[in-house]
Amino acid sequence: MKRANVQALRKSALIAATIDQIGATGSLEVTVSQIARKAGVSSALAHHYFGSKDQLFLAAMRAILSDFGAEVRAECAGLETPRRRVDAIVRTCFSPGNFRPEVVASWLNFYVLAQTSREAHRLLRVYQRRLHSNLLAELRPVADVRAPQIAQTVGALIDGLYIRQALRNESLDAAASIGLVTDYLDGVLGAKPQDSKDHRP
Amino acid sequence: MKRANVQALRKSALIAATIDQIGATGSLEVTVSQIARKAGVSSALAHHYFGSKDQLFLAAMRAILSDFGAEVRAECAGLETPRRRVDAIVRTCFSPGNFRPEVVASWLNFYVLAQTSREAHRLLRVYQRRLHSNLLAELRPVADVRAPQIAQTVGALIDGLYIRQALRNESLDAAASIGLVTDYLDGVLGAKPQDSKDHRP
DNA sequence: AAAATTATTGATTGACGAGTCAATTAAAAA
DNA sequence: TTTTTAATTGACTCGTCAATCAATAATTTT
Repeated sequence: MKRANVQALRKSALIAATIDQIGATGSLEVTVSQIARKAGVSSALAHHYFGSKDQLFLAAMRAILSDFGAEVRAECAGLETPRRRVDAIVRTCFSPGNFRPEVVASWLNFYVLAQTSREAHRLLRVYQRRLHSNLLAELRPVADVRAPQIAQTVGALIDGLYIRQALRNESLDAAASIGLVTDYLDGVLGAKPQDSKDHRP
Repeated sequence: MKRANVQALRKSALIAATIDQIGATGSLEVTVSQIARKAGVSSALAHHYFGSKDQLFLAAMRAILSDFGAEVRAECAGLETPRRRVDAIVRTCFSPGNFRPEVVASWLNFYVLAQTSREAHRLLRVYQRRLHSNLLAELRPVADVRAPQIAQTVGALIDGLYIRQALRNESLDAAASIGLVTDYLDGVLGAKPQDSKDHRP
């Protein structure tokens, strides 16, 4: 295998292991050794490639954020109406990939990390702003001046549903969460009957 | 000073210091020594009274939770209509006491703690259930079968606005947060003109 | 093949922090 | 006053863990 690939392979294995381990323990108090073991390498190698534990955390954040961004773009591609694209964004937030317990737990912990780390803070703001501007762009045509407020409400609602998932609130799974947001949107925008069967009964 | 009072005094000083310190560092990675110093006592004394760092964290959680509960009760007392009581609950969530940066940061960190600690998890569920049932009780008369879903949306929205506060999102202060929730309620319940001037322009 | 580069790790260091304990001081009860 | 009980702490123990480094193995380049 080519050398460049080995490096990339190790890095992504370490990033995946980081997310898994944060998810497994529900905390940032994971040791580099635990992560490295899970990735099948030594802790020294993790330091070699990432420099520090914090850098590893940030890399994991960037990975989650960029996966999320890519998924949103993919889901929205080809959709005809703004409303459908809004729904696609919402669905993506709760998609199987993004709503996995490890990912939600990591997300929550990244919020905590953002209190200490400038870079984590910056990354989270980038995510928030991107989500907001995506929503805004789609809402503008259908909600006009109300669009900014609706976008903010949807954004906060999504974050709130996420945090509740972190508490493993069984009554609020992905489908129910999507349903809540969609119903809110139906309410403020006016229902959209032909699509509203999206959420399973 | 009587002895019983000394103990209570130290305990509450330590609890306040815990919340301050979590707020100041934005993390649970605070040392018992830091907390004790801030409370003006030795770390040994903190261990003497609380047994362990975790117990101290849990005591701080209970304090925040019980303060919050008391404030809700006080705010709702004497209010005539369900809708006004709902608004009072929402207002209390974002009141100066509960929306202080240290308190929000502690709250966020308690969510993280709940991933590890059974008791923290339990406490947070108690809070969630109480908030939900309070909202539900007031919404039932005005929203009937839609009440449960509305209550869940409001609950999630509040948590989402909290987490955004933890990121120090300047555009969403307490007034704006209350405004978002109130506008949502106006939308689903039908506006309530005589009160809707609550949020400043 | 030799040299250069990269991958990889075991062992070590150095710092830090939770929890313990024996000892001291202060207050209350007798 | 003496005795008992609570308050309080400094010093210490024992782990743990991030980060480093020198050494070795594997690959690539020359």
